[in-house]
Amino acid sequence: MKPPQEDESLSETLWSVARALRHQSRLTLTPWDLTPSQSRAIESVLRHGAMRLSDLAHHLRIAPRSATEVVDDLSGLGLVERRADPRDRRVTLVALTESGTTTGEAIRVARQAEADRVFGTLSEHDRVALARILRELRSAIDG
Amino acid sequence: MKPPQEDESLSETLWSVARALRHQSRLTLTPWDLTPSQSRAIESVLRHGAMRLSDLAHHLRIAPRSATEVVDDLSGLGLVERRADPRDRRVTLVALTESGTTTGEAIRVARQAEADRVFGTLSEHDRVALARILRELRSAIDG
DNA sequence: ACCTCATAATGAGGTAACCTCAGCATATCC
DNA sequence: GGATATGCTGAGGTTACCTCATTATGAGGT
Repeated sequence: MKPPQEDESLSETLWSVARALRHQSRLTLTPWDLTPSQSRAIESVLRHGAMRLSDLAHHLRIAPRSATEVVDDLSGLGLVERRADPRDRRVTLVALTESGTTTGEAIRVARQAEADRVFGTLSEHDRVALARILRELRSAIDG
Repeated sequence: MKPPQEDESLSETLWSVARALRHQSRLTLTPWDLTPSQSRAIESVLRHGAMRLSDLAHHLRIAPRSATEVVDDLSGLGLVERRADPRDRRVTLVALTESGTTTGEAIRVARQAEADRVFGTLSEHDRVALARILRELRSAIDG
């Protein structure tokens, strides 16, 4: 018979780690003065290349209309630009400018350093175990 | 030499679990039609008893002025009531009404069932390992 | 060619959940 | 008793989203 507090505290621990991680992520981004959505947008475009605004919305898990705003802001900062899609004139492609590419790469480096600092403290064994357990949890939630 | 994707994907997995958990938590709360802050407020007061508005704000990690709004809403729903503190007349104590207590206890039961369903799928060994690894992560982040 | 229906982005307007700052009532300290 | 601190709240603002309607374009049928 397990004490009922056990699961509850596990869930709370997970939340507190998520919170701490978010806080950390915000700190990592301070040099660029970008919102989380903005930086995620840049990272997405850096990783996947120029994409439709609606695809970007999908990546960011926000409505297309909201992606318009993110792109407006980034465009105002000179980090991305809108381009015409030669195949479909309804589409606006979102592409990184030169400055956006530089910024995106710097962010990627900083994020990697952050991840190393955090997850690098775990043993290889624990990293593998954590990944496996988290995947189990996720399928328990979704299932 | 580890592939650089490893840490990144671990962090992404953690985020996706947190997101799924939040979604699940929202589903659990649907019967009561309360926002996350509102339910957390009820749970806090249920657990700790009547408390000052400012203490509630502290528990919810929001500004006192914002706690005023949460309490306004819950009070409008008849779930909490403001009481005078006999020791300090500046203070308003936030207490659960009878209806609020019933609701709070029902929420607690539902949350527990949710936690059982999610974390109960893990082996005892994995639960212990997860708790330990998460605590290590947290101290790596905070440190 | 034209009509219809679907799709892409966006203008207009709205909302939830926060925030800061000023003000009032009350408490505490000298 | 006067200065200073504390607790709550009114007023007003911000952020990051949302929905709905509109405009431009594309794809398919007749």
